Amino acid sequence: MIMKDITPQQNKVLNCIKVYIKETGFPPTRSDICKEMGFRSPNSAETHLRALEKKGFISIASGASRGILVIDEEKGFYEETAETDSYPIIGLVAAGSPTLASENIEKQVPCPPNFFGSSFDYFLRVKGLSMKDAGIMEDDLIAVQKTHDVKNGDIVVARIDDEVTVKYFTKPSSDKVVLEPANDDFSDIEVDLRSEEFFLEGKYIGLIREN
Amino acid sequence: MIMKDITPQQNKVLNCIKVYIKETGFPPTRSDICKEMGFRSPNSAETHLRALEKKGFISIASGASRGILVIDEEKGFYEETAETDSYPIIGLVAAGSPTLASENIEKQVPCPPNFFGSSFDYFLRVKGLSMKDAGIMEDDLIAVQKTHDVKNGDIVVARIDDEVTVKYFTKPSSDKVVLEPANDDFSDIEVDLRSEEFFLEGKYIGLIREN
DNA sequence: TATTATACTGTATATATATTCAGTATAATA
DNA sequence: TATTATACTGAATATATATACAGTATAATA
Repeated sequence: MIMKDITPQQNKVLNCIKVYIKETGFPPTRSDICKEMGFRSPNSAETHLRALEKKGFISIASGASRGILVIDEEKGFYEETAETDSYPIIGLVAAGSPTLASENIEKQVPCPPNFFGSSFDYFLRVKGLSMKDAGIMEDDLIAVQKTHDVKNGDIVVARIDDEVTVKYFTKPSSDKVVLEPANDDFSDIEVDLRSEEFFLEGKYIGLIREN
Repeated sequence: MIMKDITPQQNKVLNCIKVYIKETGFPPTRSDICKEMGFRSPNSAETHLRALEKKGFISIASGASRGILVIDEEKGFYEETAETDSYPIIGLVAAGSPTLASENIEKQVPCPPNFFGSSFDYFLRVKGLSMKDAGIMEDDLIAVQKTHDVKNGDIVVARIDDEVTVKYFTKPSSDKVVLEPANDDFSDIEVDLRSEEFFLEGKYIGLIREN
């Protein structure tokens, strides 16, 4: 469903309507919106409602009081039944592939599948500070999507021989891959695909820090 | 919760209200109920509503049109066992308190309540790089617990006058608070509690980066 | 340059709506 | 037997509410 661009102010009004419904169980009047938003004229609410209706975010029942229906977005704001899946946390051991074998699984954590926008397959617990300047710290959990579809500049999880690392990915030529850390204390890793074993475990999708 | 016995006719009315809300998105008027049920007097609906309210099946907002809230019997149980709750994302505006008022809510995201070990109340979208060396980057979402119980060294969300910041917290003496950034480009903020307004919005619990 | 979209204030009003009052009737309590 | 709960009709009314109309102002667009 393609919705026209919402303005920041219209978004505030839309959110205010959603919150009102969540709190009271029924939609607000124009006057209620004015109170919430600080407007002094009911027509301010009215014009915003008409704009939101025109853009497809709500529908308005003519003549009816509180006749505002919020059109379901993909996320489902007031839909409390967001489904969660269980994702494994895999320890990033210095040597060895981050496999999904049970002996490598630290624990399972519940998480909505589209939590980071893109889908992902597992969490990897980061060791070391080689990606410090990218805001990836020791013991962070990075959400990893198992894929080989990566672009230059993506942060990837890669395995060279038996060593697994998280780095920026660049492929300057067909037989060469460069893995760049985000920390001046570390050096670039250049991989000659003709002589070294290189395996792309996946792509960095998002990050969680449990404090 | 024990609810008094509902009569068959009251159950019909209750069901008709539920169907109306499901179909239109907002509760019915007395007149709407009459149409649905075949009553000829709005008072028929009114007395049924009052009976349903008395028995705890609905609540009625006085004076408000369509002010019927259907009480969900299973809600208590459901909330206890629910795997996800919905948490608001609040934009960290340069000036102003990060309140939970609807106009400041960017959107709601589903997340398991104990996702970060401790409970939390909202997500704050980080602006600026003052906590860069702590791995907190621009546009990160930090989970914030509304509390005043913080220790030296905790990362806190604080408000000085109308400015909201995320910093390391230290309280060297009873009338002084020092807020330390995690970035050499920024300076410590020293707050004299005797002359400046200082408010502790909450404590940093965890972090999410949506990439 | 004219036009449109956004973002408001302020006033006015027809009507949508909650709510009270006055009845009628039946069945179940106390 | 008197009382209360249920289940309605019918009329009346204060007010809650949608909605139109008249303005002001700014920014973007054609």
